[in-house]
Amino acid sequence: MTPETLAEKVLSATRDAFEALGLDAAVLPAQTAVERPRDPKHGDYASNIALQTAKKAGTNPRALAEKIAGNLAAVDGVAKVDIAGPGFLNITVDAAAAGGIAGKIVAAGDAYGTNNSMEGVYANLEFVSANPTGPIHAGGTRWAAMGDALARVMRASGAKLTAEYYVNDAGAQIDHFAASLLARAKDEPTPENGYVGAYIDEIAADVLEARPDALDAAEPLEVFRTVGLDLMLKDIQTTLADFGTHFDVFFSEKGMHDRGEVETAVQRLTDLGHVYEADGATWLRTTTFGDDKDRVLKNSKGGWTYFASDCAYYLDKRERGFEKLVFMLGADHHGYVGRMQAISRAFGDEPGTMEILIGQFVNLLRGGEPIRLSKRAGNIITLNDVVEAVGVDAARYALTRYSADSTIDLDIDLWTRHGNENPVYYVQYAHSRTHGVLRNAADRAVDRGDSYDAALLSHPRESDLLKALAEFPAVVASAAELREPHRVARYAEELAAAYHRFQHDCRVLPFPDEETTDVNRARLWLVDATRVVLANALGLLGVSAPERM
RNA sequence: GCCUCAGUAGCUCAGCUGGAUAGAGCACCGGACUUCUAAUCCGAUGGUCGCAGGUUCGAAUCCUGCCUGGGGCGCCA
Repeated sequence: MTPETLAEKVLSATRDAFEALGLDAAVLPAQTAVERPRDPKHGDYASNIALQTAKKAGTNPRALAEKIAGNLAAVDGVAKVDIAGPGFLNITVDAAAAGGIAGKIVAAGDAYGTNNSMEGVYANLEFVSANPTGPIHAGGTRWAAMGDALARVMRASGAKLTAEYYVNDAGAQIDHFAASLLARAKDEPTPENGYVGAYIDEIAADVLEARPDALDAAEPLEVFRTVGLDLMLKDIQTTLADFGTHFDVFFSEKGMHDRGEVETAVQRLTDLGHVYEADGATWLRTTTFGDDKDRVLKNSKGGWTYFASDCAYYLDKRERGFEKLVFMLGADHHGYVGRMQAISRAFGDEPGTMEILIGQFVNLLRGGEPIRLSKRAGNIITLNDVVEAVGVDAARYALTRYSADSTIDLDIDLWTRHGNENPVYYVQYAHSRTHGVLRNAADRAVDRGDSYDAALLSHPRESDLLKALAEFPAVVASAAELREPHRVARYAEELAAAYHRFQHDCRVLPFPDEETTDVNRARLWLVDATRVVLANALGLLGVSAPERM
């Protein structure tokens, strides 16, 4: 009995009650959910469906609840249904029905938690997309962790998803970057708007190593641009890979320009009647689609703007077949949402085709004080700095356990601690404890058998743990649908707590002088199921699940 | 000025697609190691959910206004 199947039973019991009472079934929702009440007196699961529908149907919630409760009590696996308060249905599931989930989880293994809530959605998720003119900074690190987790969660929910990084390898920033490298190589001062930092020195030296003739080439700047960009991008890609963040596509802006896609996109928009000339420039009438002001596509000097590239890139993605375009951007880009959405609408797409997630900043602290610790990039904190400070697992976990809407104060002291107060250790430790028990069982040749008596898992700690385990697929689905991967982390912490409590109160293996009982065997299944779910949850966050700590 | 995020326990934050006495970790206080790693567990203390209205049987959650703090409002990329 999973929460999902119970919810279906609740809905059909309600439908039957409506029929019996002669009420209009049209007011019933297509789906409903049961929740886990905090107070154990309220049963294993609770439903508020009578409260939600009684008024619309023109009846009394308690009377309706009575009728539903009667139908529900007859359902196999439901032990008891109480009516409480204004019309809550408090449902108690019998232990055998609840305990069955452990075996299903063990059988499903890695696949447990996958669901079909986003089945058939063909999506593109763009994140990080930091300019290849320097290392990824702290903000980009947050998107690297969170975007990757979101990609995993959406895929687990059935979405066909491409993780994409837009490489801004065209335009003035790259010119400045190339000029900075060239100046460094010639030991000249950094040009105006140029880049500084140890990484510039390193890349300039690396370019000279790769192309000893660079300074004598016909166009030295071009050599430094091409080779330097390549080195910088490789560095970024290596950093991301080491961080466990996977991209399916690194999309080159320059390539898009070279293929003439900007012209094509602007022509398309012109044909659609949204483009006009004014003040010597070419504009897109984004105000038609809710933007504050119209935006320039081609400036009066005849150059394409970054915005024109955005239009072309949008069209490129759509023509590659993506139906859902999701962007993760930093709070410093929230002013772009209006014009970006306008692009989508100008091309004639439905609202919701483009989805822009705005995430807040991250501050790195040590002992409550802001820190700056980059050795490479001037005064900027980089992804590598974060990883050096706390490690990949702690960094990824710390950056995925908070809502994107919250600014993060990431305190290095906290995230390097080994204990209860460090959530990633707490969760990983719970996982490693499951391995510990299973290892001991194997060492002592305690066999759990091919099946177990689910009704034996009736201790309150076992019931709580089973309920937590059963919730996982719904958590993954909601994390995907709401684009909130932090829900998985919070869930993992709850599950870890339920497991620690279980292991504290319930002896799994027999003591050395005792025979193995059916309770021991059933508990081994429960431990294994917990192992699976903790590993899967950590996996969705891109955090390792150690077997020993 | 406009847009946007946040404001919940001493601290860091969940909860926000309306539901039952508002949760967790840390800190503080008091307990549990002949343990399956105590890297854990149990208990106690602690909150006018920024403020004021409104909608509702019911609001931390939805609406309006205000206050405080972060970010943003280029023919830059």
